[in-house]
Amino acid sequence: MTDPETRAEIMAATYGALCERGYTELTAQDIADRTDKSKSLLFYHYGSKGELLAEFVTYLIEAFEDRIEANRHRPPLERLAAFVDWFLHEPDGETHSFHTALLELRAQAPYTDRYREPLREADDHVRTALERILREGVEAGSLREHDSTEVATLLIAALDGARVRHLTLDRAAYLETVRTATVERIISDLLAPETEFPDGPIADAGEPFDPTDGRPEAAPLNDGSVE
Amino acid sequence: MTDPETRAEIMAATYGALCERGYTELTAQDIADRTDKSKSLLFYHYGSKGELLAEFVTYLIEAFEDRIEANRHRPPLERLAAFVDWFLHEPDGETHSFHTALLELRAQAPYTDRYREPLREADDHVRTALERILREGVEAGSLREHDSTEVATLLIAALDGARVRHLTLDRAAYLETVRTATVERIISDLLAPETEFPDGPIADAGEPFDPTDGRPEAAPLNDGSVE
Amino acid sequence: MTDPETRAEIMAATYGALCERGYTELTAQDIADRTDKSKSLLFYHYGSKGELLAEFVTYLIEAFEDRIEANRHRPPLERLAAFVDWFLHEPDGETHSFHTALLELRAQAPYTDRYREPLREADDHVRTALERILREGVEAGSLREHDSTEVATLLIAALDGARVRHLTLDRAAYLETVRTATVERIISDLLAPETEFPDGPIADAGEPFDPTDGRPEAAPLNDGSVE
Amino acid sequence: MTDPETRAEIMAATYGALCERGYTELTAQDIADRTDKSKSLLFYHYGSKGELLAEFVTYLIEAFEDRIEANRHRPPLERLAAFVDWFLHEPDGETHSFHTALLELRAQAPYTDRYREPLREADDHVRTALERILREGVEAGSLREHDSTEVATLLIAALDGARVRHLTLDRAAYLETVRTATVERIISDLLAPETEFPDGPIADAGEPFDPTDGRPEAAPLNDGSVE
DNA sequence: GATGAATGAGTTTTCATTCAT
DNA sequence: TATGAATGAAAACTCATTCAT
Repeated sequence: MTDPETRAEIMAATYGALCERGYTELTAQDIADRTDKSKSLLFYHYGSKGELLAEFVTYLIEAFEDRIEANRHRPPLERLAAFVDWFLHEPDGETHSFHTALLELRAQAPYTDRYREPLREADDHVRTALERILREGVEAGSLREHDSTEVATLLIAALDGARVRHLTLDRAAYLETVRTATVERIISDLLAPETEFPDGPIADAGEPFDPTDGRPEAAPLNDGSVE
Repeated sequence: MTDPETRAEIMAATYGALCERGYTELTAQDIADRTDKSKSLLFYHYGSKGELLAEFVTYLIEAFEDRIEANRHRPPLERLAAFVDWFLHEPDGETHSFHTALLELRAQAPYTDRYREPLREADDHVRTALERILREGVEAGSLREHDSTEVATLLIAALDGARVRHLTLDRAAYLETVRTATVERIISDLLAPETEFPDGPIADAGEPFDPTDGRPEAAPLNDGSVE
Repeated sequence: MTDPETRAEIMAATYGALCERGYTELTAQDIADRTDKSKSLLFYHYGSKGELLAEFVTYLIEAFEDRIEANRHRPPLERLAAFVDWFLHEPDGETHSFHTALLELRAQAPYTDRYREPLREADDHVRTALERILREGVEAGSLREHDSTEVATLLIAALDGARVRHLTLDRAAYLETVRTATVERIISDLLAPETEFPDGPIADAGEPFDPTDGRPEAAPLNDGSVE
Repeated sequence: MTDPETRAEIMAATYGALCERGYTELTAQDIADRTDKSKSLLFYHYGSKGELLAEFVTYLIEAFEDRIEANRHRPPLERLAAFVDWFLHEPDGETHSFHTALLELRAQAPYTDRYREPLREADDHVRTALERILREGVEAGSLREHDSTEVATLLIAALDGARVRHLTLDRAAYLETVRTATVERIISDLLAPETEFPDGPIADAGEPFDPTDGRPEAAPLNDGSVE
């Protein structure tokens, strides 16, 4: 219903405001201030602050889903490495702030399905994407047979858990230690004989909001994934 | 500074209020209402709402640490199983509400060290406790040699991640799937030959607040653990 | 200035909105929603919400005046009975809602002559009409000589007062008791010897807005009357 | 629950604000401004603006009921004359404003029982008081036997109707004409032979809020009465 | 230590009205 | 004539915090 230009502007402003103010401190004014529009307009378009934020989560996911196709062509193991990296790469300042705010928002999901619903969709997406990576790894012969659903679930839990603990405790060790442990204790068991897991960051994560198009690029939503 | 009786009463009220209102919606009045004291008294004792909640986190940890000794005598593998169970057992209503609120509070930790500090302490405690379980498992011959720090970190991330996703997405599958996957893909690799990992809930989790003493008992702090 | 079709549509929408929302809660949007036009158009045509409502009152009176002629042919006593009945008949749901809203609007009249003016006109009309009924009753020999202005004023005050108290207090007794009292204590004194006052509802009140022409039919304006 | 001093202050401020701003334009700030307290305090004591106003209506009635006893000793016919006068005396500026605002408030009664309830109580009171006057008139021999309930209801409707039309249409004629008509057409029929109805204003109406005690004195509540 | 009263500084939301198209 | 977008100006209500007693 809303002009896409305006919508993008509001969404970008919301992103910026979340980064700078956090979710809890966020006011409608904060968002409007990052716009050349008035506060009233937010209510005109979204009806309430909560609705606006729900829209924001949905928007994030759209962006994320738009992007998810991008890596399709790369070999499964590389995509798996990128996936791990996506979650465990120490984020730059803005991204860090954003994930911090997003965690606050996620923590509200138990109270509103407005938030929970899109987050569940994102969860489905991420898990499905990871499962596909794993299955394609098996098909490609780089991974042994295994229960890809179970592994995907475990990986996501471990990676997200590491991120959450890093964010909340400011313990970067969770990132590095879980990276090593994940590779050596979970993934290595899955590798086909003679196969090596590519190390180091490969993925070009990209800022969630690219100035060029004012759109978030595959922010893993604290929920993560790539393909 | 505060009379322990009063403190306990306020802490218990805070626990109750958090369960019923959540962290974000929590007001000083909500806490006072669950007390036979006045709202002003909270400020008299704690200076500010934030300080009170910081105290609450600290209190939780004390209670938690008091309890952590309790399992010392049991064999390492049993304690490990209890540890896993602690995290992955589907919580009853009140506990679920409490963890939900606690996640909101944890999500504020990036913004205040008032919260972050005690949470880091809890993290240290839990990780140390888990490492000790693992090392004692090695000493006892039930676990192979391994890097207990790395394993402890991975386990905590995976278990906490499962919990966070369960809470935020209302996806109980994370609990069950991560339990299986953890045991089969992480712990089983550590078991000494011929050794079996005890299954099923063993721990007597106990309600966080025991009516008898009005004190939280070893709430794993969405963070936590037991030994 | 405004196309009569459009005007009628807006007036009908205003009527509907007043019934459903009441005067105080009424917004321009409420009116527009009952139209296939936009909210802006209301301002284009009427300049302001107040102006629109003033127009509405005027419109009501037009409709009311159009109708007032209709009963001319009937004998005076019958018209007098219809007059009383008009005021004191327990209104159906919609009519009740409308009168309720109209009372709110009337209560604003002290503050704006925009409302007061047309209401005074309606008052003149109604009083004049009632006086004529009374005088024609005298001429026809069914009523004794009397001061028709005084009687008309008293009757209108009593009937309107009963309505106002019924509406505001939800006391239907005012309607019935005042009907009886009016007939027995005011009107009976006026009757020529041997003359009986017709009882029971005679008037075909009709819905204020007739679907056929989308126009209010002789709503007595909480003020009003018929002849 | 609220200190009577403070309550009286707030009630008096509400009265003043209603007079100056009217009901519809009334804001919480308007009331606070007439107080040496803050706006927040209003909410502290009454929870909401609507609750405060409901309290105000109740307060009015208390004051009114306190006063109603005052005239008990005077002879019935005098009390009846005072009653009529109370309603039909052209009010001074402040009283006029107050009744105007009160009419707006009464017009809200159909929507909330918060208002309707106390207004009904006032209605009961007034009607009962008037009935008693009438019955005592019969007992005293100054009035003939009659149905006092019916007469009381008719009188109240007529007097209130006159007032409402005077207020809304600014037609003072309603006051004078209805006074004459009431006396000559309703009351005179009730008088015992040889009895005269006292004419002219007798009652010392008094300002609703007496500066001496900051309390409304027997404001007839647009609803009226005296005894 | 304890409290009821009091308040300042927001915050969300509403809505009549305007205006560019 | 018609409208979607946009906004300024309120207004109710909330709540942490203070303070006199």
